[in-house]
Amino acid sequence: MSPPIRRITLKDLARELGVSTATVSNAFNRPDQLSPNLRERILAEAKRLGYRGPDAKARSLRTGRSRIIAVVLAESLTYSLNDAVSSEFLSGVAEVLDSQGHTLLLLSARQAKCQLADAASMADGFIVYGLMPSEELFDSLPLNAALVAVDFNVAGHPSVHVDNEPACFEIADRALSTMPRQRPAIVNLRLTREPCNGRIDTEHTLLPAELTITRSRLAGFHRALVRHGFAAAQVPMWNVEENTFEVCAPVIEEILDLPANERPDLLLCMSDRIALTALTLAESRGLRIPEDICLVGFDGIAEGQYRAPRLTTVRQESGEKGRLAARMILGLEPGHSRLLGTELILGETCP
Amino acid sequence: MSPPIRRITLKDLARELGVSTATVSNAFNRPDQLSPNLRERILAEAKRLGYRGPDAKARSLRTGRSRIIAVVLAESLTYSLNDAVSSEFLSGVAEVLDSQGHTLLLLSARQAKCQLADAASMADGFIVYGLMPSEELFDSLPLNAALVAVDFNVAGHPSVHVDNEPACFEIADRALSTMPRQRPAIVNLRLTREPCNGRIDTEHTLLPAELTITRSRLAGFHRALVRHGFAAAQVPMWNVEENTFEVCAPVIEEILDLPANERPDLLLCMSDRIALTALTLAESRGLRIPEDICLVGFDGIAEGQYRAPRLTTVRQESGEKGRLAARMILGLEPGHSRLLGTELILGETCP
DNA sequence: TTGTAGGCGTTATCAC
DNA sequence: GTGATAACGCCTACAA
Repeated sequence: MSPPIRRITLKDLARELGVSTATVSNAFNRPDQLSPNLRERILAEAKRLGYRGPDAKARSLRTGRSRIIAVVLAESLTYSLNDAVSSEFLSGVAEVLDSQGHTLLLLSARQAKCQLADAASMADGFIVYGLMPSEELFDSLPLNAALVAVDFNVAGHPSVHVDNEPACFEIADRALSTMPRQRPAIVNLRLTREPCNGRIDTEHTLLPAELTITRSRLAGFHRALVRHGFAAAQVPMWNVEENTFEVCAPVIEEILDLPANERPDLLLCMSDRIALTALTLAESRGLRIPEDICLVGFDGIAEGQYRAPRLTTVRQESGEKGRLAARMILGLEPGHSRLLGTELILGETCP
Repeated sequence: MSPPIRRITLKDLARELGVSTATVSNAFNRPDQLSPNLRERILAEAKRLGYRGPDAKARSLRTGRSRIIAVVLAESLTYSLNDAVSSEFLSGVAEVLDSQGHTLLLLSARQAKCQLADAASMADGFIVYGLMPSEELFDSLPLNAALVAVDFNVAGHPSVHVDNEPACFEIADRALSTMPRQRPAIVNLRLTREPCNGRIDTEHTLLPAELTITRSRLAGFHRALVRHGFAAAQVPMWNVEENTFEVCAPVIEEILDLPANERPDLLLCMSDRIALTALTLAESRGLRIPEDICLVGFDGIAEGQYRAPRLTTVRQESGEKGRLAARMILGLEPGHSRLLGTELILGETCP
């Protein structure tokens, strides 16, 4: 007579039907293990009683699997969800997980450690994206966790990369070939050990190459510059701390507002966001593009192509990166590291 | 002597230390329930043995809560993660969940039903976004689930809305006032019952107002048009099935390629994505903006403001919408429906 | 302050 | 083809 506040369970259902819990469980999970008749009867009764099928929490405890894959993002969720590149990556991951009956749990390496640890013990596997790996983080992951690293390496786990160095070499080489320039400059993304949103000088130490892809991009730029007779160390560099218009703009302004004879006439940017910011601000200053200043980016985001002039850039298939990482974590793909290609896009910002 | 493949558990730890499991549990969950000394000893031993703290799966079964909030998106994850408006919404949700020690599970109403049901029994609560509610969907959610609806209504649950009708009235009224126009037209987003990517004629039936916010937006446009002497029914409408450049472009081309004397000189667009597509395509045809054609959008996405000419549009605070929904689902906010304001942004596409 | 024991809702392994 | 039963790992009255 007591009002059943409690959710109905598999056991209730079994009792109601006068069968064992095992049979009910089988009705849901292994149709071949019982007669169609009985199964039908069970499913019907379940519907009648409002039983929604086995509880995921209990099932995951019992089976050890949750069908949840966690993506651990280096940046904050807020940033990652608004950034075109990581959004596309996530969308690739989601696409595959989805089609394989898994769901996506979003985590950020910036989160409280305990939260990470918690979520960690729920997930069946981890895709870690763009992270400079900190010991701490890996401590909170299960030891033998399935893990795929994207855009960096973790010993003992496969990773997915893009050919940053050759791509940057190619685009810079191209830029320097077709339109001879006097004053190239580089705008980096998160390259210094200590935060620096502005000009990089000799005081700054750079992050080591193992920790960030931006070192590879820089290496590609430098190789091209050297090939065209520049001393790499002489080419001025600016650093941007976050790949957003707001953070980027002051740095770009600092560059564009240099006296005309010092102002760079070619900006090798490590991201489209940076290049687009430069484009917007250059246009608003009445600079002609590409005559007064050439711009090249990296990423190939849509925003750079759906405008005039279109950005000259390198397209990386972020979506494919996500799909690949997801297939790897699900074991649909051999578990060895992979290197994805890129494609040069010739826009009008650097013909 | 058997190699302990098994993960170490709380019980193992207790045995190892010669204390009870309750004490170990308390060491992790209620520090005040045992002496600092003992707690210290337990934590140290845990670290030594590589115990990562209570297993989330078991804990969630026992306590009934998982600290996971699911966001159910009307569109596919792929679309939602690439769309500026929903990304910003998600980022608002994530921000709050994050700060409250919860994590975000991403679901799509387009997913297989069983998947949804599964994930449903994991989550502590649901934020359902932009959904035209289908019975089916709600069937797979727990009966008494905590649920917040965003951009539509669900009986018995609070919702978060934006003042679509007044906002659309205001921007259309403004557009019609400052620059008298002969041939206004409306470009809708997902407004017809049957898919239609092109001109809407009298054959088409529209979705009912309960199911979609686009009906409210249309009502606002119509009210302004009527006020300026147009017969609402005479104003031509085109429909766009998905808020992406690719899907949008052919419709816009159809409009722009009309003979000059039939071509609309004012496009009231239901989203910035639509308006930006129109802007790009109009520019590439050499049309002058706003002289030849005025454009207004809706949303206020960054992309529309970081360019020249800037979009005239209505800003809705998608991020705030997400934050609010998240606070409501966590009980940090009174559980009644809320209506958020919007802000008119005067850009150059319609002065 | 600490220990005991029951149970959260399933699924897997056996028997029958 | 079906039914007992023992885990899965943890939390929490309650008793000591």
